[in-house]
Amino acid sequence: MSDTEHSESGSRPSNFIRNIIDEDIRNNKNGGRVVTRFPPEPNGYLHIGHAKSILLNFGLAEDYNGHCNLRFDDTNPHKENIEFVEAIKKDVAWLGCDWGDRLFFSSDYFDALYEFAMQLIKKKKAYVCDLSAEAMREYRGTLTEAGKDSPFRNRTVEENLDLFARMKAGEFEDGTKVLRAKIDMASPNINLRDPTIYRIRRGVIHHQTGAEWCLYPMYDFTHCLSDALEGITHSICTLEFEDHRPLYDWFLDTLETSCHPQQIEFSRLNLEHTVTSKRKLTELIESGHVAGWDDPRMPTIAGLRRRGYTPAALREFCRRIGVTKSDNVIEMGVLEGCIRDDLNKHSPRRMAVLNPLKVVITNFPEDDEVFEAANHPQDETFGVRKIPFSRELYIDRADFEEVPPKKYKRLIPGGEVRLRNAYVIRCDEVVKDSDGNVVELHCSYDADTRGKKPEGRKVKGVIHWVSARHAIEAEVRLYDRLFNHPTPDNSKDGLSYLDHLNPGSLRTLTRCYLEPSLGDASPGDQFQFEREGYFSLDSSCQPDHQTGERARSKSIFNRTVTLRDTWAKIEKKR
RNA sequence: UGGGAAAUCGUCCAACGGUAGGACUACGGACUCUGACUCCGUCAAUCCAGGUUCGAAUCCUGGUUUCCCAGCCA
Repeated sequence: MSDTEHSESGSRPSNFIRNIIDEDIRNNKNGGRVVTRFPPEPNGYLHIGHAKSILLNFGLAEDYNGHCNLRFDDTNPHKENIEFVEAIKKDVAWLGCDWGDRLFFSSDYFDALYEFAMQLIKKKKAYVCDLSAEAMREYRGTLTEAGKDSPFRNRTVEENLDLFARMKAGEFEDGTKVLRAKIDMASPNINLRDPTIYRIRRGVIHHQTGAEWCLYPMYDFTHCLSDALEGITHSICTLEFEDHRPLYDWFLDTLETSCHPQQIEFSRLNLEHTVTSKRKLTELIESGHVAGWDDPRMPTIAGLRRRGYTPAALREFCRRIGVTKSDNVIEMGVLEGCIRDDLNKHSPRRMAVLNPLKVVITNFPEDDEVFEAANHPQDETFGVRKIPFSRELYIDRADFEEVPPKKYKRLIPGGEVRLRNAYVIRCDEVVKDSDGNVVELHCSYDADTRGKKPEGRKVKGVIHWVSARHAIEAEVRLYDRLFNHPTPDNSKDGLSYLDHLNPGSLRTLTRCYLEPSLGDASPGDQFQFEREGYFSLDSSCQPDHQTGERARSKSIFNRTVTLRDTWAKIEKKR
């Protein structure tokens, strides 16, 4: 396979991190090894921004014949729980990343970290501080003014050791004491103004260590040391940690560790019309704006999966957006393009009528007919399926216009249209109710147009349909962007991101008609509903335990993405 | 106003002192039993001002704009 031509799996565009690693390998730094890690905090589900990081870290490990560790950064038991741990593992694996036996927790290192902390105390580089949180904030100074030393800064090593041991023993209440690194209260980098490295949290049950600890290390202290303990070579994180790097390096330079990983920062993903912040995603759920972490409108991996996105599409997406240090906002069209490309190639075609309008073929006999239709127009390996045709059909309301706009090529009074995979029909009569609404169409078919072009005229339009008597009734959920504003959490209009919520982000259609073959679908199965888009059977549609069959009334299809629609574009411009 | 970063087509990413290139989008066309797919074509950018150089997106100087940082969160 000549790979560089293939956009999907082949070409690996270089990026600045790969350049750094290439350089490191040339210099035989780390003995040429590459070990990365993905360090999620289990305080929520993973979102598409994490996918960028996961694919970067695991991709690097794969390409450079190294390793990537999955390490849960679980130092804050207040916010974390085991449900999130399991959800994260599921999502990482679903993306196709394999951590093998390299599953770790920062909490695995709590003992070692405690030893490191004592080492720091003994080197006079850490002290127990009794300042309250508010007092500490005052002592910290501001962005433009230096802070001042804590009155507890010069406690003796012995006193600090004793106090720290008693903190561990649970003698002190939450908030009364912390352990701080002793660096420089006048540093222009606020992170270096004697940062807290241990705080007391009594009585919380940690999902990994239970009640063993009542003091927990902070991120800055934990992360660099965990990296070192695992022999990480390249510790890749997002830009907001850039000015934590001096701290990262300070701990590793001050303490005796067997290696000193290099922290490299890249810019996080921003996607138009959504938010990617765990705090905000949590808020969306708790306030009931969405149904949960896996709501198909959520930018979470679980939401995207339920929506019908594939790992391949997300991988391609991350390949297309690249990795740099510059701030970026990716258009939703990029993500949609990726899933369309994947599903176009890999999903079988079906017909489904979302907004039904009844059509009676007046000159068609009472007996049914059965057609065979290709499951994929460009790929014969998808095979064929049978589709019943009968006297009464449904077509989509949008495929009929009494007063057609210019260039409209679907059904109009007196006009002809091709029924996909079937006959050409002519609309002879429009039946309306007393309010003037179109309720039914009476049409006639040309028996000589099955599998061939009609004689002496050309029919441009092709529309989809289902046989009324054979159709499966289903619910179809149409999703749209969750937010109307492209950057809802940074809209510069004084409004909150919640103010930009799109009230039409979910439209539920309850009386849709599907061709019968769709009755066999399983949750997660994906189809192209021709001329409509890509749809996936919702995960809630589990088969009945008794019969093993899914009740037909229970079909719920999620629209993953629409087809590209140049006609809609023309109409919009009108 | 302290510190740390970033600025290249509408968007994202390349170009590593030597022809500013690709992808997405947009626009135009071909094809079509999906207004899809595919194919062909077009438009479109180096933040600004100086300097170095035969030659600057790239190096230097000075500006401008944007982002991040004052958790006992990560």
